[in-house]
Amino acid sequence: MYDFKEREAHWQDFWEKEKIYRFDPHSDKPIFSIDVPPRYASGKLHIGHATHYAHIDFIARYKRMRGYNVFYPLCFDVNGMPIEVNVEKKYGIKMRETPRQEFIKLCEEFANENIGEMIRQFKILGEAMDPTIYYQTDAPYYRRITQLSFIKMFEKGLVYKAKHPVNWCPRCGTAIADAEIEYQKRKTKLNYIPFKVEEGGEIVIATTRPELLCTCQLIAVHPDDERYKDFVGKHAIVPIYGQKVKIVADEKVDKDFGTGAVMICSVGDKDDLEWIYKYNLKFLEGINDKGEMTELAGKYAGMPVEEARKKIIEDLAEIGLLLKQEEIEQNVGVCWRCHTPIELINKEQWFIKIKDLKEEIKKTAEEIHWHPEWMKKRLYDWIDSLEWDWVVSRQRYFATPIPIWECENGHAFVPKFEDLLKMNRHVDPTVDPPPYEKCPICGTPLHGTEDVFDTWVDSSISPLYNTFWARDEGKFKKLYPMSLRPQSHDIIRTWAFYTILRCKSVTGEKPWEDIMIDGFILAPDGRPMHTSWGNVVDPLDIIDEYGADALRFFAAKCTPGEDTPFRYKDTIRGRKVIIKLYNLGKFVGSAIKDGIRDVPKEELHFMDKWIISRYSQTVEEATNNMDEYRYDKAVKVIENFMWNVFADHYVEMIKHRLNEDATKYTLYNVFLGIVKMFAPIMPHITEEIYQEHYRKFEKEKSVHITSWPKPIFVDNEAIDKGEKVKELIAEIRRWRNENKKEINEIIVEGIKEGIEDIEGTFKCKVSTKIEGEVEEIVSSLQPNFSVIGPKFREKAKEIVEFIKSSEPHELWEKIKNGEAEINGIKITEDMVKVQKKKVYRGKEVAVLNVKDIVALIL
RNA sequence: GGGCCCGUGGUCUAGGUGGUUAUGACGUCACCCUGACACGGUGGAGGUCCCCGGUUCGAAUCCGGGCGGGCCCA
Repeated sequence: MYDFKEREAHWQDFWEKEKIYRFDPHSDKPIFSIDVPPRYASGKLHIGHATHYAHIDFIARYKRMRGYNVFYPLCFDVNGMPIEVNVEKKYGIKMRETPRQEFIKLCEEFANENIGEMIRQFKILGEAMDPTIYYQTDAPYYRRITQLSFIKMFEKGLVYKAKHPVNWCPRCGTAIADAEIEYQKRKTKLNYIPFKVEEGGEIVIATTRPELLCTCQLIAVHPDDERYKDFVGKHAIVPIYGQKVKIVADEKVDKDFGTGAVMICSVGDKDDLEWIYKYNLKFLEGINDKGEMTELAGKYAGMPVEEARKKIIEDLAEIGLLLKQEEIEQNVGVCWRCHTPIELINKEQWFIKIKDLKEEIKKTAEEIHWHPEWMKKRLYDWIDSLEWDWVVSRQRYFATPIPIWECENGHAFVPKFEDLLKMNRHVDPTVDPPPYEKCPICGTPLHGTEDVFDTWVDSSISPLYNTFWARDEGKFKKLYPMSLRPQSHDIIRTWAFYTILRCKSVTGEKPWEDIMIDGFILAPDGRPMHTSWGNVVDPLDIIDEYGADALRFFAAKCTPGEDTPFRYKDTIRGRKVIIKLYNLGKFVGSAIKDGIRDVPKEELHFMDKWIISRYSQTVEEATNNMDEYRYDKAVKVIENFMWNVFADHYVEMIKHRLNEDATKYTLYNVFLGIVKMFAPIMPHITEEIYQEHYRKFEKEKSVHITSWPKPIFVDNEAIDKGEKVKELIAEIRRWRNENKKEINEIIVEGIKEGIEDIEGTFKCKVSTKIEGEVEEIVSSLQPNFSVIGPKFREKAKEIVEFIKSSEPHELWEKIKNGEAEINGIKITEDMVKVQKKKVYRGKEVAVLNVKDIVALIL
């Protein structure tokens, strides 16, 4: 019995010890380089990660077997807020109350502890990453490349500083990217507040954010809204604060929401922002970066937003200006990390220009092969919807420092590219001296920025890091662009987009040839996994119960790009496949234990040629699918061949001639090919079989450094006729099973090949000639739609009806004589499917029909 | 609200350039320990291919609309 727990661990140690997975920088082999997603170093592996990394591993192992020098780095993403938040939690400290360098040190320690565990998890998944081409994004060697590539863009004038509304998390005290906002459904109150109209009357607005009354600058209604026709162009007085604001008509207003009249503030959300630009309003800051109301809010100044809202509602109610409150559900943008509602705040930030580069990025994306193809559209939609440049600064500690020094007059400087290149580490402007003693322009002192980069700035240069950009021109030329970026679809707008942007901008070329986009793994119930829903599946539990190969088998069954619920049944099936392979290995192994000799095609039995041809077709199909990153289709083809063709048929029919050279030769080669094709998907069981039964004859020390199988030959005649023999044997077996009768003799008509294997399978006499009279009766005649349909089109129906309603035997006789016709249309043999019965030696015998073969069972 | 994807027996899924009886897995029932495998073999039961409309001799497949789910975005 195959003890997967013990064996998987055994082979994992073996691979590690034997250094099976290595990129050889000196090799002449073609390179296949994978821009592996650096695993984020904050938490434990979940089933989605396990599946995605399995998919990448399939490709890496496959390409190695195809003769590529595979670049498959082990790497970790180690920057940013999640780790900071974890450290705050772990030590019960606050980042801003801890000395900067001390806090960074704690983050590094925390991450490194996690990395050890994550490397162990990759190992037990059977991942084949090369630990000698390792990186982590917080290391000085990596941060230096982040900074160098930024400097390139800075020198090109793509970096600027501006006061601009940014998404701001008041709790974390930092700007966050659009990509870092999550949307949550929350219940909130819609408040109905009357505004006096200066010219007479009153207009009631509905708002969820009455605390922003202080920054209200405009009232908008829909131009077609009859209720407010007379108010447009007039002025309303803002309650409590008393400022006078104009009432305008704007098509963007939703008539049916609230009262159909909205107040425009600066800045409640992005819609407000649009209006601010459109109507040239001022950026009034009602909320500060701590999430508190500013002086503008008058008596509410200093209060946190939520508190101010509560207070102002109370006050409005007291003076009779709260007409109504209505509970509504709202999508609130929250910080992805701490789930605090984000605010738009006007802040000085560093930006990278991207709006001007839209078309160029699209053009570059066009040069990359997308798998699946339609994922490209998601990138395009994202690019088309971009309205802001990329805010790259973050007011945090644990990330790559922005290498900028500024003088009192706002002149900004970065280190010279060559100087930083020579340094062998990154610079930290909070520690390192400025690149110039004082501002070369105005002579005032230079101060290093305290801002750090958005972590996408780090991860979006992974292809530059991997290919030795700026460090080794020779290696860079060889390695860039990389062969493949594998990633999931949720980060197309971030990781894929920013990587194309950065790499194209710095090198002038696309970062990769191919991109493979993965779907999400959902819970078994088809919903996303949530701890609170109790539907989380832990991959370590799965590995413990079914083994890594079984989990990988599930991974192989996921259609690329699609979201897939986790399926226990696939791991159960995976385990069965493993056991099947193991047992087949025992069987084949015992047959070939003394070795084989090369048997020329002429000496092979007919059914040997058949299985070799079918095998060769399978190899071809599996290869094509793997080349297209369709491991799901490949594994289906391989599995079907292994189980339903090789094991169920070939192996059964050759048991009577196990000691023949032709049999041994065929078993040896076909099964070895099967094992090799399964190797990328299920590396442990295939290694087990290889080592146990093949290693003594084959030169490579591991199945994973053998070469991917090639087709041996495809003999179409052997396939056609062999399939018939196979079907016939299956049919006879079925018949015997159902009827539970002894078979004395089989008479086969219509085929002469493979007779010895039919005899061997049923241990009875098989003759190919019927002696004496056999009466043939056609028992069933069915219309052949695929012939009738296209030929007769609208007349097809009556022909079908005619065939169905005719007596089969009589009609068949007429067809054979060319006499069958309906309304002038002659019915020919190809238009019907025939089933016959035979009477032999005076009694009806069991007759099995397989295509044009008839077998009599005596 | 927008973009993309998906909706197939009890469960999950393949296919989908239109053509006989719709693929496979898991589960289930019956029979069978046939010379590696009972974690196996053979067979059975189980389907309005989400709904409505259109194109067509013919639609799971193409078109339009709707409903439901996922991801991303507003």
